[in-house]
Amino acid sequence: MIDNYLLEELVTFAKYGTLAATAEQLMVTQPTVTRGMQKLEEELGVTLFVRQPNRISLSKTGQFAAKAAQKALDQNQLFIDEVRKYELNQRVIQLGTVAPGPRMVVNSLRLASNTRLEQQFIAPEAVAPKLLSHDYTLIITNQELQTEQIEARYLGSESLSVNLDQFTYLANQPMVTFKELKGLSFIVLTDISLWRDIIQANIPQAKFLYQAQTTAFTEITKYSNFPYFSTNLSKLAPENHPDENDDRVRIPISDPAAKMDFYAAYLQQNRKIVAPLIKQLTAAWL
Amino acid sequence: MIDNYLLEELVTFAKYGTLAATAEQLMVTQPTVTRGMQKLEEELGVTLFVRQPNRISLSKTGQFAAKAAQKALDQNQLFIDEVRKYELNQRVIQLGTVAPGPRMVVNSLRLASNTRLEQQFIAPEAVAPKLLSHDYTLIITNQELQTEQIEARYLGSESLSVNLDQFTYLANQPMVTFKELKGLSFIVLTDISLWRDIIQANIPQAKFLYQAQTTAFTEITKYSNFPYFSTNLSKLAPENHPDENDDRVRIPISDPAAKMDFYAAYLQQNRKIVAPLIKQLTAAWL
DNA sequence: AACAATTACGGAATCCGTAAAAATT
DNA sequence: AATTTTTACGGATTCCGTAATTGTT
Repeated sequence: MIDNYLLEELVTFAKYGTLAATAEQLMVTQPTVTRGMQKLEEELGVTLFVRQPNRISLSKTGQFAAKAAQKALDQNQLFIDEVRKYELNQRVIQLGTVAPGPRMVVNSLRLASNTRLEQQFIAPEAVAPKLLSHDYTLIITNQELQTEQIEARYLGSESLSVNLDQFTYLANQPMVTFKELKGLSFIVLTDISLWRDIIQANIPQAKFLYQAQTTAFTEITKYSNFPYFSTNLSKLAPENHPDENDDRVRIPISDPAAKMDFYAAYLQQNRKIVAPLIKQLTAAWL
Repeated sequence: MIDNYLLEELVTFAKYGTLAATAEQLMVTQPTVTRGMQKLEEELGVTLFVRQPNRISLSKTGQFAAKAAQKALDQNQLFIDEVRKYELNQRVIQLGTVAPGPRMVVNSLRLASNTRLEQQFIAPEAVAPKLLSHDYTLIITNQELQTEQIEARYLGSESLSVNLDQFTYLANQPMVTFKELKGLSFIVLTDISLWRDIIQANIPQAKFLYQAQTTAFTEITKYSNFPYFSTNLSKLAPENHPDENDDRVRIPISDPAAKMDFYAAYLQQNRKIVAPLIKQLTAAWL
C-alpha cells in the first residue's frame, strides 16, 4: 500500500517537470519531494526516474506510473465525494422532478425541513442513474421504474387541456383531440419539459411560440387570443396563468398521449426515509 | 485526500465487526483503530459509526463507505501491480504464442537472456488484452492485429500435412484434401490449440484419438497404423515425432484452411525492444 | 468477572525544513 | 552566477503502544 501523497507528488512532477516546480506547487520544499520520489521508487522496487547530476526526468515506466497514480488518486477522491453525498442523502431528502406538473404539486406543499427540492428537471433516462449515484433520494417521474434496487409508487396523473378563445368553433365542444388543433399557433412556456415533445409530435402543422419568461408568457396570453395549454395541476401555480379576465375556455384533450401518470421513484433502501413525503404527495395530488 | 491505512481499518472493521478483532487482524492495538476511525470520520466530516458505551457498529453510511473504501484500496493495489508489471515488461520480454508451431520455432532459438517464453497458449481473442495489460511484450498469433496501439509483423506460415500408412491409396498422391480424409481415425496430441478446431471442422466423420502425453502419442504412433498430423515446423521438435522406422508417408493438405500465417504482435511503444527478437524469429522460420 | 471502547500519557519513529554540497547550464 | 538535485542535520509533528478509565454483558 502506497501513501497517496507520494502519488500526488508523482502526478504533479509529471505535470511540471522539475522537483522544484513540483515542490512549489505542493507548497513544500524540494528536499521533501526528492525524498518522496526516492521512497516511492523504493517501495515499488522500480526505477521511475532517469537521474543526471542536475536533471531528473521520468523514465518510460515513470510516465506510465504517473498515469496509473492519477487513477488511484481519482478513486480516493471519489471515495470522499461519494461517502459525503451518501451521508447527505441520509440526512436530507434530495427531491427532483422530470416535469413542471409534479413540481407544482411539490411547491404547494409545506415541505419538511429535511427535504430539499431541486429546481431543474431531470431527463427520464437519467432518473435511475441519479438515484443509484445518490444524487437524488426521490424523483417524481413518468415511468414506473422497477429494478433490482429501485422501486416506484404511483402518485397521480396530469391531463393536458387547451385554453381556447370562447368564440372559436372548438371552444363549444366538451373535448378536443390533438388533430383538431391542427395548424393553430400556441403560446407556450419553454420550460414544460416532457409536454413539449408530446404537443410537437401530435399536433400537425402547429406553431409554438415558446416563452422563456413567465412574465412574458402571462402578458402575451393576456393581451392576445393565442390558445395556451394548462393541466389539472396548473391551478397549483396560479401565478403562471391569467385567470382573471381570461375569456378563454378550458377544453380537455381526449388523446391518451395527453394524460401522463407520475410515480415516485427511489432506492428501496430509502423506503422508510421517503415514506412520509410520498404520503404527503399522494394526499396533495389533485 | 485520505490515508489508505484508515481505509484499510474501515474495510477490516466491516469484515470483523469489532475494533478488537480489527486491531488483531491488522496487528496493531485497539487504541490505534479507535483513533483511526475517529480520524476518518473527522476528515470526512461524516459519522460512520453508531456508538454505544460498549459497542460500536457501522451506520448505513459507514457500510456504504466500507464498500467504497475497498474500491479505493483496490485501485491503489492495482497501481502497484501495474507499475511493477510494466517495469518488468521493459526489462524482460514476455513472449507468448497462440499455437505449438510458433512455440517450436521459439524453442529452436537461443533466446537472449532478457527474453522469457511463457509455455501456455494464449487464445487469439486474448492477444490484444494481454498486450494492452502488459502481461506480454510480444505474442506470436495467427491474426494480423493492427490497432491504435498494437502492430503486427508477418513472421512465416505453418502448413498442415498428414502422415499416412504407405500402403493406403491416398499415400500415393502428391497432396490430399480434408474431404478425402473423411471417416479416418487420427492419433492427435491434445495440446495443438488452433489446429484442433480446424481438423474437427473440416474432416467429415473423422475420429480423433487425443493424447495428452507426448510419450503416449509417440508410442501409439510407433506401434499402430493410425495417421497423424505434422507441419513444416514439426521437424523443429523432433522429439514429438517418430521419424525412425516410421513407414508413413507425409502428404501435404491442399485446403487453404490447412495453412496458417503467423505474426508477431506487440505494442508500438515496445517496437525497439522487440525488434532484435523479431529479426531472429524471421530468420529461424523455415 | 470479562469484555469492548475510549482516554491519557510517554516514547519512538517519521517527516519536514534549513543549510550545505555537488554538478550543470 | 543561477538552477537543480541530493545529502546532512535538528526540530517538530505524528503515530503507536502501554496503562488506566468507563460502562456493559
